[in-house]
Amino acid sequence: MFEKLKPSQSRLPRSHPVSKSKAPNPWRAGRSRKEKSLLVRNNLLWAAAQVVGEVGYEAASIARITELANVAQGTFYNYFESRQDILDTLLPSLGKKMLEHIRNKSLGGCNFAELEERSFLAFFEFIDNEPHFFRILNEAESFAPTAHKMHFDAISERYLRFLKRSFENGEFPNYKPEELEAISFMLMATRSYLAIRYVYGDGQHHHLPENVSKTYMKFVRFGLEGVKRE
Amino acid sequence: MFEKLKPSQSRLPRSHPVSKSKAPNPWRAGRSRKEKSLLVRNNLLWAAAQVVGEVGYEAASIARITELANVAQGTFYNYFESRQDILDTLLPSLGKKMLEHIRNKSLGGCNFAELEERSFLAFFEFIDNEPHFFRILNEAESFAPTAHKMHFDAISERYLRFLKRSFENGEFPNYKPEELEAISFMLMATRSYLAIRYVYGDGQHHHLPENVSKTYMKFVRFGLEGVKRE
Amino acid sequence: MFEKLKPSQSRLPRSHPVSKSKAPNPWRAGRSRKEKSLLVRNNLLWAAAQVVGEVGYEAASIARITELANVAQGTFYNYFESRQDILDTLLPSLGKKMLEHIRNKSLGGCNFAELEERSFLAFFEFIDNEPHFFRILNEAESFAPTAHKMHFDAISERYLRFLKRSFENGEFPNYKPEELEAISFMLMATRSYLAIRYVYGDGQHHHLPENVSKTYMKFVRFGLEGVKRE
Amino acid sequence: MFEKLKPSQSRLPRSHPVSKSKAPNPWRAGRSRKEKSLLVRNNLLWAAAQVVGEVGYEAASIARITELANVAQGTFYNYFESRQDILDTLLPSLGKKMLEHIRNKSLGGCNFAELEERSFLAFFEFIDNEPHFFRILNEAESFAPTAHKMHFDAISERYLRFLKRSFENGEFPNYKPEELEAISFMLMATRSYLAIRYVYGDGQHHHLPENVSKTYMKFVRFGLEGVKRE
DNA sequence: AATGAATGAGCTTTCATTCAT
DNA sequence: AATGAATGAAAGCTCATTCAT
Repeated sequence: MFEKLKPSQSRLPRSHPVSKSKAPNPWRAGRSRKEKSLLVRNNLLWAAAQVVGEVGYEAASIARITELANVAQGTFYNYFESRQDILDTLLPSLGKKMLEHIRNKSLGGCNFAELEERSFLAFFEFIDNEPHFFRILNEAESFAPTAHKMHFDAISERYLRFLKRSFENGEFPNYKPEELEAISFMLMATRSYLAIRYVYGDGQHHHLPENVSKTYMKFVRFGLEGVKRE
Repeated sequence: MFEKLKPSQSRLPRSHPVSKSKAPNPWRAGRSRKEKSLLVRNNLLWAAAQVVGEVGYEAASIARITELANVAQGTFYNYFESRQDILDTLLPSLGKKMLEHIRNKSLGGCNFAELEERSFLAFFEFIDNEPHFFRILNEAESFAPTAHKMHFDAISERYLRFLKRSFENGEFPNYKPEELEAISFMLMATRSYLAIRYVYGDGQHHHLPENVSKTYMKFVRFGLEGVKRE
Repeated sequence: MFEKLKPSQSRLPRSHPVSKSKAPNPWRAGRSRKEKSLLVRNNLLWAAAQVVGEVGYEAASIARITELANVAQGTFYNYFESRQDILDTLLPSLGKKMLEHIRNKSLGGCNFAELEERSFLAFFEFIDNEPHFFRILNEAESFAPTAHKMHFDAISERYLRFLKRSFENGEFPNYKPEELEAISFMLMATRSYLAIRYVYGDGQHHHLPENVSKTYMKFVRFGLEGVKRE
Repeated sequence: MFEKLKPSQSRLPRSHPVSKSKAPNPWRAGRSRKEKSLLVRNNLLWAAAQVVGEVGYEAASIARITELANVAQGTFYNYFESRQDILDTLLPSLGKKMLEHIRNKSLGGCNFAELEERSFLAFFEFIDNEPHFFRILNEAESFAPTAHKMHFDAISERYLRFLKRSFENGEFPNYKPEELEAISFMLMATRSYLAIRYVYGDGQHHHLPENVSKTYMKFVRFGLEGVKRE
C-alpha cells in the first residue's frame, strides 16, 4: 500500500529540501490495527520533527509533513486535530525523551557540580543525537508557548530540586534558598546559548568543544563555591 | 495626504489590536524630498516594530504594518524590497539603539564587574522602555537568522573587548584568554533567560526584581574572581 | 457489536448536537439475517432523518449519520450506494408515513371542504409529531429534486382525485375540471407557507394557532363555493 | 488587463455548465477607480446570481463565481468578506429589483383584486426576465435564512398594507383585521407553488399559462368576497 | 512617490468513498 | 457483513507582490 505512493507527484518547492535519510519503515512491522495506528502516528510525529527542525514551525505545512511521512494529507487529520495540535505535541514528546536521556546519564554525582557536569554533557549528547530538537525547542517559545513554558518549568524545577538538596548539604553557603531559582535559570540559559554558538553557530552541527565545557564548569564551580579573593 | 486615509475601511481583524499610542507625527517636520522619504521609511520601521512586538513575525503582514503606518500597501515596496527585507532591518535598527543606550549608561566602571553591573541594568532599563524589543530579538533567531547572528556577534564582541581589557589588567587570573568568548556567551545568555522568566514570565511586563540582579552579580563576581574554598 | 463503540472518540463538533432521545433499539428484535439487515438500514434512515432535520442536507455528512446510527462509516455503503442515495430515499420514506397518517385521519368527510379540513389538520398534527419532516421536505427541492417532484406530484394527484370526485358531485359549479390542478397546488402551497410562518416562524416549534386554520378554511370554502356578491 | 485572462485555465468540472451568455463587459466602460470598483462588485454579484441560479447555493463555490466573473479568486475577497457574505447579499439585491418591478407594474388598481392581479402578473413577468431569481429565493430559506425571512416579511408587510387599506374601504366584510396576515401568506404561497409547477415544473422555463392566472384570480376573488351560496 | 485593486500560489481543513482486514 | 484507516480532490480563505493609474 505505501509502495504505491509516488513521491514524484509532490508539488512542494524543494528549495528547503527535507532530508529523508532516517525515515522509519512503518508499513512493515506492526500487524494489528492498533499497532499500525500507533506506527502512523509516530511516523507523523517523526516527520513533523524533521520538518520543523529543518524549515521551522512557520513553514512546517501539513503538505510537507505528510509528504515526508508518505501519507495523504487527509490521513493527518485521523491522528491530530489540527496543525497546531501536532506542533503542540512535538516539544513535550521530545522533551520527555531528553529528560529521560539526561536522567539516565546523570546518575550518581556526589555533589551539585558533578551532577551538573554530567547533565550538561548529557544535554549536548542528546542534541547531537536529535539535532532538530534545539530548533524545535527555541521556536516553541513563539509557536507552542504553552508547551514551551511547561518544558522550561519542568527543567527549572528539576534544577531547583538538585540545587536545594545540595544547599541543604551545605554546598553553597554564600547563597540564600530564594536565590536558587535565579541560578537555575542562569544555568539553563547558558546551555542554550553555548549550543547556539558552538553547536549550531555556523549552520552546521558540531559537537561542543571540550574546552568550552571545561570553561563552563570552571565558571559554575567558582560561581557556586562563592569565595572572594582577599 | 494622511488626512485622506480612512482607517475604518480596514478589514483586518482587530483581535490583537496594535497600539497606536506613540505614533510619531511624520507629516510635520521634513520639507525636502529626501527628508520626507526618510520619514516614511522610519514610520514603516516603527510600525513594523510595533506589529512584530505585539503579534510576532509570523503574523506581521504587510497589510498590518502599512495600516498602522497609514500608508498604502504599494508604498511599502518603495522603501523595502520585500517583507523579509523589513524584518531583516528591524533587529539591527533596534539593536543599534540598544547598544547606544547601554553604552551611555555603562560609562565609567573601573573593573569588569562594575561595568557588567551597569550594562546589565541598562539592558533591563532598555527593555522596560522598548517592551517590543525582546520579542523581536528572540523571534529573529527563526525569522531573521542572519540579523540575529550579527546582533549576537556584535554584543559578544563588545563583551570580549571589555573582558580582554580587564584580563590584561589582571582581573581573572584563573582564566585563559581563549576562555573569554565562552564566558561572554554565558553572560548574554543569562540576561536573556532572566528576562524571559522575570520580566515577561507571566504575560505581563515587570521590572526585573532587584534581588535577582543582586544574585546575578554575586554569581558573576564569584565566577570570575575564581577562588576556591580551601 | 454496539457495545464496543465509544462515542467519546468522535471528533465531530457538537455545536449542533443531534438528539439521541428516540433511537430505536435495533439490536433486540430480528434474528434472521434479512431482518437484521433491514433493521440496520432503517436505523440509518432514522439517523439520516434526525441529522438532516437538525442540521440540513448540506451538513448531513456520512460521519454524522453513521455516528448517530452507531455503525462504522464503511457499513453505510453496504446499505446505500452513496450519500445522495440515502438523501433521495429520505423524503419518499417519510412522505409515505405522512400520507398514511393523513389518510387515516381524513376518513369520512362528506364534502370536499370537510375532507380538506381534516386533512389540513392532520398535516399539522404530523409535523408536530415529526418536526424534522418539514425541513427535509423543503430542502429536498434543492437536494433531492426528483424525490421532491415525486412527492408533490403524489400529493397533488390525491388532491385532484378528491377535487374531481367532489366536482362530479356538483360541488364547485363555477370551476371547470381543468382548473382543479391549479387549485390543488394552491392548497398545498398554503399549507406549506402557513407552516413556515406559524409553526417554524421564530426558530421554535409551535402548534398551528386555531384561528389560522379557521381563516384558512373560511378562505377555502369561499373560494370554492364561488358565489359573488350582488 | 482583463484581456489577459485565459478562461481555458479553469479546472472546474463542467458537468453543470454555467452559461456565459449575458456577462456584462465590465472592463470597458468605467474610468475612475470608484466606478471600476463598483463594476467589479456588480459583476461578482451578477456572476453569483447566475451560478446560484444554475447550480444552487451549495455548489456555488468561489471558484465558479470568480471564473464566471473573469477575476482571480483573491479579488473576490476585496469585495465580499466571505462566501456567506455574497450569498446573503444576493437575495436582498434581487429582491429589491423585484419589488421595484412589481411596484411599477401594479400602480392604479382600484380594489384589492385588481391590484393583486397586476402584482401577480408582474411577479411572473419578473421571473421570466430573471429566471434565476426563483431558485435563489427558495434556497435562501436554507442558505441565507436571515435574508429570506426579511424578504418574506417585506413582501408580507406590503400585502398587509394593501389588504388593510381595502378592508378599511369595506372590501372584505366577512374577515376580521387579524385574519389578514394569514391571508397574505396564503397569497404569497400560491405564487410560489404555481411557479414551481407551471414555470419550472419540467426543468425548462415556461411562461405561466393564462388560464392558470385566471383560475388563481377567480379563487382569490371568491375567497375574499366571501359570499356563500344559499 | 503614492495608491490600492488584482493576482494566484499556497495554506488548513473537510468529507464521500474505498478497501484490506 | 462490519470495520475504520486511508485517500485525495476540493473547498474557503490569506497575503506578498505587482502594476496601472
